[in-house]
Amino acid sequence: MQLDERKKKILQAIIRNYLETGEPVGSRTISRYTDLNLSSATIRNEMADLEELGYIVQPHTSAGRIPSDKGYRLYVDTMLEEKDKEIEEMKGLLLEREDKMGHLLKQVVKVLAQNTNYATMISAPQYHHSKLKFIQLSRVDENQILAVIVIEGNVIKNHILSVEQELDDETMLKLNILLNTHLNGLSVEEINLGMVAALKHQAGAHSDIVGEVLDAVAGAITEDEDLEIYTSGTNNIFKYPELADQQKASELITTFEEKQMLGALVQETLADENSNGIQVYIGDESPIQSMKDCSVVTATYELDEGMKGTIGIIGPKRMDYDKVIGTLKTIMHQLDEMYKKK
Amino acid sequence: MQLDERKKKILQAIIRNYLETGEPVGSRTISRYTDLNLSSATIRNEMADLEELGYIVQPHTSAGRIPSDKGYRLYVDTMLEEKDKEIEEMKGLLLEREDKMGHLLKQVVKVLAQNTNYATMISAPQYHHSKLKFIQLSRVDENQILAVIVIEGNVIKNHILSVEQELDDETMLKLNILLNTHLNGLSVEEINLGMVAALKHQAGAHSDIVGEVLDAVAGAITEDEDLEIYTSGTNNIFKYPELADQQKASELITTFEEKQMLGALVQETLADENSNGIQVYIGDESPIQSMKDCSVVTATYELDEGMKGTIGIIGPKRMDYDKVIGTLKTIMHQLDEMYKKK
DNA sequence: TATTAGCACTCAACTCAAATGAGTGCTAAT
DNA sequence: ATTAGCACTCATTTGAGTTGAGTGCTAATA
Repeated sequence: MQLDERKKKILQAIIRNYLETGEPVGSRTISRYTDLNLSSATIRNEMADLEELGYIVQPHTSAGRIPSDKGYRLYVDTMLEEKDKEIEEMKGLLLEREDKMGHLLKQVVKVLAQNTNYATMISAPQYHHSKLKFIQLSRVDENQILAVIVIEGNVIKNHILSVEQELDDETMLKLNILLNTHLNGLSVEEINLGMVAALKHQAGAHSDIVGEVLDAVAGAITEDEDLEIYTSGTNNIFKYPELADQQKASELITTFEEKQMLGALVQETLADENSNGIQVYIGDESPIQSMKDCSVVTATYELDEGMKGTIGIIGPKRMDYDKVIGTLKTIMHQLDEMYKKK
Repeated sequence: MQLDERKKKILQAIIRNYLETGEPVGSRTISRYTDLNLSSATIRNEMADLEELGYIVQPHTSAGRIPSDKGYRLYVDTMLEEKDKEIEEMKGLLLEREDKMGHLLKQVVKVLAQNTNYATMISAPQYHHSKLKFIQLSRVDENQILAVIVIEGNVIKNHILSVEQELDDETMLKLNILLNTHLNGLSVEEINLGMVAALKHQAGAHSDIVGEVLDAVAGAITEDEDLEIYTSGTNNIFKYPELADQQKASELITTFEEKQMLGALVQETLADENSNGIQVYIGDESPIQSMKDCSVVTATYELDEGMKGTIGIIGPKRMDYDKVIGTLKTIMHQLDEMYKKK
């Protein structure tokens, strides 16, 4: 059996209607709803076909039909085709990641949640293969030294180390020069054991300090373990009865609270190279188990220097895909603007 | 009417039982449950008295009794009296607040949630009247300067500023000396307009840089607007039917997500000076509206140098107060240990 | 051959009344 | 002062009956 034009139209009508109401939709409704001028009986026949083809299902005999995952998938795919796909690129910014980035992302994710009425998440951009840009040791007081480590992309890490006896200015200067001349521009892979040994040797009596600083550098560069993820609008799930029962709500909220769990989504999104920015996971397609009754729309944003992050919107399967994707694009555009301003 | 010893015992038995089951408790149950050897009829009489006194209420005729807020209050107060009140003091630590503190607090709040089965929160310690300890300007590349600002208590702030043309080493050194000699040890109140003008004047051509750095300093010191709060175990509320209905759950979860809302709790807790560490808010006593059906137990922890933060546990009124307070103390002790180790 | 009207059938959801049982208040006996 | 006993209350459970939206099938129609 083929999916002819009329079947497609009926399917679309079913999905549209279900998106609005959240209730199974019957043949009579569709008979009115569309401009096809067909009787409910005819619609019933077509619906039987659509069910056989797997695009819609009946929750129980004598109930209307609701879209299956396959049905949603078809709907989303055709919709995406119609839309223009270019996503505004986000570029160039100087930004102290640690401090301000966090605030900005929190704001973005909140606005997104308010606009869409779904739960939202955003991951801070991750830096890969970053190189050391600059190290600065300073004396904070008698027995504490502050090491400031700046990595490409202006990621800044601070590390305080304690020392036995006070170091004089000259020693500090020497250590600074030693570290910067040898290390600047190197990635963590390039800082090997031999180099560490050589540096320590040159540092003489202060090899322990050099050692500790190098550890901090390694930590700072490879530190993508703590993938920062911000969420908002978790409570929106209560707006959709099909997600609001205790079992599901509890699971979802746990997922949103244990933000690491969302990491899987970020990985999955970033991994999928050939999609141009926006991806849609319907039901079981989602990499996260607790979202098997949801739809998830993700977008990848990219800042300067290959820093990529992920935005995600999690809602019921009968999500307003159209609006969500539009909003995502707008948000990305605005993000871009905001950065440029700074 | 007086609250004699027997009435107290019966009240305590009612509360204990209700804490366990979450169901209204009847006279027959108490008649068995206690070692008073009284018939259910007698208990009924006593219960009638207790109700008149306002310690217990009946959800409806022909149901058992449940404790009123007043009843809980009595229970908690007497329990607190019995317990030893000293809280382990938490002291001395060197810690880069920004980086590691966050991780630690996240861990603490999580452990607490797992141990108690309630929702938990912790606020990062706030710094008041902090003084500037140290400023360091460094050149990151041609037209960017990194300002590192260290405040008492080793709070470190980074700020990147852009400059038109490159500054030579000598200028950098001069600026560093200028800033440090004039500003170190000052609190934000002491950095007044006259001083700013004088510094700018001395900086000559680079007054704009000095201006920006001073802004950053002011921002860093007074920055308690972004009171950091971490939460965990939100989903635990689903374990208590009396909190798990959609309306209440949604409100509570919103509160936990919009962490600023929890700020009221922190303020309230810190404000109450004369309680020695642990406070209990029952029902409407809570400063947060959405928690009117909950009990909230808070504790103040204090680190070196007057840095105070708040830990909070939010659960149903029939919270296991005993255990919660014990756990809170243990956690504080462990926090202490962890700091000492570093 | 495609569409439609009509009808019997299904089944979740609602309604309503009866049954259940945990719990109370009161009274009279101990 | 305590208790046994009993009538009474009322939330909750149960089950039968009703409703109504929706289906599948068949025969008539265009």
